Amino acid sequence: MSNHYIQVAIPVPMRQLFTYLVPEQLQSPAIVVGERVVVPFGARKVIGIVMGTDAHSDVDQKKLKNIESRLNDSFHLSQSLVDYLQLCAHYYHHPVGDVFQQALPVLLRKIEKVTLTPPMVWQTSDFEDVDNTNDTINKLKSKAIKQFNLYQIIKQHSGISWAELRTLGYNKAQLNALHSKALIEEVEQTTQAFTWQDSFLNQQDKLQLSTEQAIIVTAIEQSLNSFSCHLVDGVTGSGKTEVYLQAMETVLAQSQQVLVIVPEIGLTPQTLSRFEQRFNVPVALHHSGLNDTERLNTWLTAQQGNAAIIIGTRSAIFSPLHNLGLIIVDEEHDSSLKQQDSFRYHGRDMAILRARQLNIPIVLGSATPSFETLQNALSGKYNYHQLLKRAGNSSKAKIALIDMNHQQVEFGLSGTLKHEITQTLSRGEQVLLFLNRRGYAPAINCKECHWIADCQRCDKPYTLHQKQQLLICHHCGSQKRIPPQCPSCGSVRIVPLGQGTEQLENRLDELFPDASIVRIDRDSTRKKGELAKLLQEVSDKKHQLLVGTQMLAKGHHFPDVTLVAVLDVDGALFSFDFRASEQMAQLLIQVAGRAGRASKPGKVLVQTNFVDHPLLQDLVHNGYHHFAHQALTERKQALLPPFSYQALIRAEANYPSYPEKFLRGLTMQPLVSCEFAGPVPAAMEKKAGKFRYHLIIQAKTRKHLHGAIQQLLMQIPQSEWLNKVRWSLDVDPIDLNW
DNA sequence: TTACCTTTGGCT
DNA sequence: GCCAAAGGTAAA
Repeated sequence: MSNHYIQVAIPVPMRQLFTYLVPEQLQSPAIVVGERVVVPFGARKVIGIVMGTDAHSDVDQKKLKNIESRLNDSFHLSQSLVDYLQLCAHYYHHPVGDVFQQALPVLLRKIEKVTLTPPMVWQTSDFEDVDNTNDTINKLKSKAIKQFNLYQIIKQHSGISWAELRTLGYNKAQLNALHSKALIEEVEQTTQAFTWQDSFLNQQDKLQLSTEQAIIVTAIEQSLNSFSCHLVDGVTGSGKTEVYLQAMETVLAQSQQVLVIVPEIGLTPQTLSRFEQRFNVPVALHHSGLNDTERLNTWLTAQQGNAAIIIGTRSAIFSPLHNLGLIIVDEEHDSSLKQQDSFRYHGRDMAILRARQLNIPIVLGSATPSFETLQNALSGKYNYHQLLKRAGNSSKAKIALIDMNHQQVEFGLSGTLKHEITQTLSRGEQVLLFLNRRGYAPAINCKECHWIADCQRCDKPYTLHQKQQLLICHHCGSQKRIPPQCPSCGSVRIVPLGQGTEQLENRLDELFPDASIVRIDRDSTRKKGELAKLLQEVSDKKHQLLVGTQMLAKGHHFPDVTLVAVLDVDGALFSFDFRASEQMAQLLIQVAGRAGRASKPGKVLVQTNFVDHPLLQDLVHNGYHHFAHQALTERKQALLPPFSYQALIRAEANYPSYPEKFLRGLTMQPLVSCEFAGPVPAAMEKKAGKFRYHLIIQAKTRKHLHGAIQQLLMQIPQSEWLNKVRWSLDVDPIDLNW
């Protein structure tokens, strides 16, 4: 007679659970936490997750409804995963049903029963005619090297998925070719949890560790099977990956799983192949390039324990895991680890929470640690490991400033820079130019009356896209034709104002007619596979001059680029957002890491109108860590994060007074041990036709912050402005401009 | 968030 | 008096 009631998480943005009755015919076998059930909710049916099976309920009996059915498949969540997701929801004060919704693969959020097609993997065929087969393979080696390489990879692994092969850069045609030659075959992936065998390790691939590296690996090994957090702080080329690999080896050898979280751009063929080469174990991938079925397969193989290594972007942290032994978060400072809409979680922080829950170690890696992480490392909360030496004696790229005030400037390029470009090109080396502004020009204006074409919905200038002959608002995406004459004075003298990457590409063509120029930004890489194609052309040295936005700063390494220039950093120097300088510093160091190799050290030039700016001076002369220490001292004095804890409530509406009044209403009751800042208009007060306001809650301890948020969330439903505004809560906000 | 119910306001 | 749009609110 037990289990009449269950408490269910429903995929709606409400901070509560709903109680349902379990009819007698559905009571056996006993319902457990983590099951998926179909329930009537209002006028529709939804999937809920069973969160509790308390035999008691305070809800009015008349309100209670029966559950519709139980989805008795193999996809229920473990108690451990349910607990963890509840912790996540609690940390961010986010509706629990929505957290579950985001954590589940799309196919499991749908009511339709999942048709379970078993995950398939490729392996080499068992040959009867060995001589003939060897002959075929040898032919491939000279005639179709890609197919040959693909064959070798499949041969090295005991079962590899198409998703992995695709991520490694192979295509279906190459795979089909091998298949039609009967060299490979597709088989069902085993559902057995993986167990380690010594043959899984490729010994030849293993590198000799430096003393520095060996100490870190030992420290991680000694902390296995208990919670601890390790920061591995080392520049590009200092051997972080080898540290990860050797720490992973120990964990895998215990037949435990490893979860690797990487930034969005980080899951490149090079990254994956590094792991694949070292370990012949089943790998599950989790990134935006997978379809729904592939994501479900990843989920399933991670849950069953068949996948030994799970590599993925931030949401991979919510994977069900059979027997996790280690988490690695690479590039922990990277902003793509923070989700910037709906459930605004930070992949790194949730990784730490999970490691803590599972009592396992976690490794954070970065050349430019976030100030939060660095502070935790310096205070001794984390184990702090620095890799100071660069492997293979390569020297660090030198950063130098170019004073734009005392220079002839042509198309945004200083004389000094022009000279350096010419020099570099004449040595047959490549040049990378950063300009963080895509499009042809950030505005157009009338020569006569100085009218500027503004987006009506955002009150910001339209960006000119010359090639498309369009004005595009980069804030809301609205598009408009270029007016033939000024709507204000009728003049036809309408001209571009300022410079974007599209224009820079054209100008460089005039200035360096002998060099081939390639532009890499969101516009030039819109087509699928275009980015990979352009990057390949760069590494084949088809182009000498690379022009790009931020997207070039991450993930990709260009060994033949020996000159990197940042055309305009000044925007970051005077931002009101206290994190802007941190991000600028990280970007500059990351950029510097893109260039050169052991034999050809790189040079980084930064153009600025403010050479004497203390932040720039400090960064250039003393490096990131000195800069970070200084900045941390300042933040401590100003009681800014990480020396205080913040939450941000955003509100938007069609009229400016609504969000302001809504937020002001929340500040009427004082908070315990917390302070309000605001409400203030957002950095961009008007965006896409909405007026936006911010309210910051700041506290000295996380506990106080949590208490304050709880108090505010109780008040919000009573607000008379509630249904006039849309609001959202961001705990530990990073980007105050959004 | 969604879906339903009520109120409002334009218009024949 | 009718209908569509806008506003309000319950959801177990």
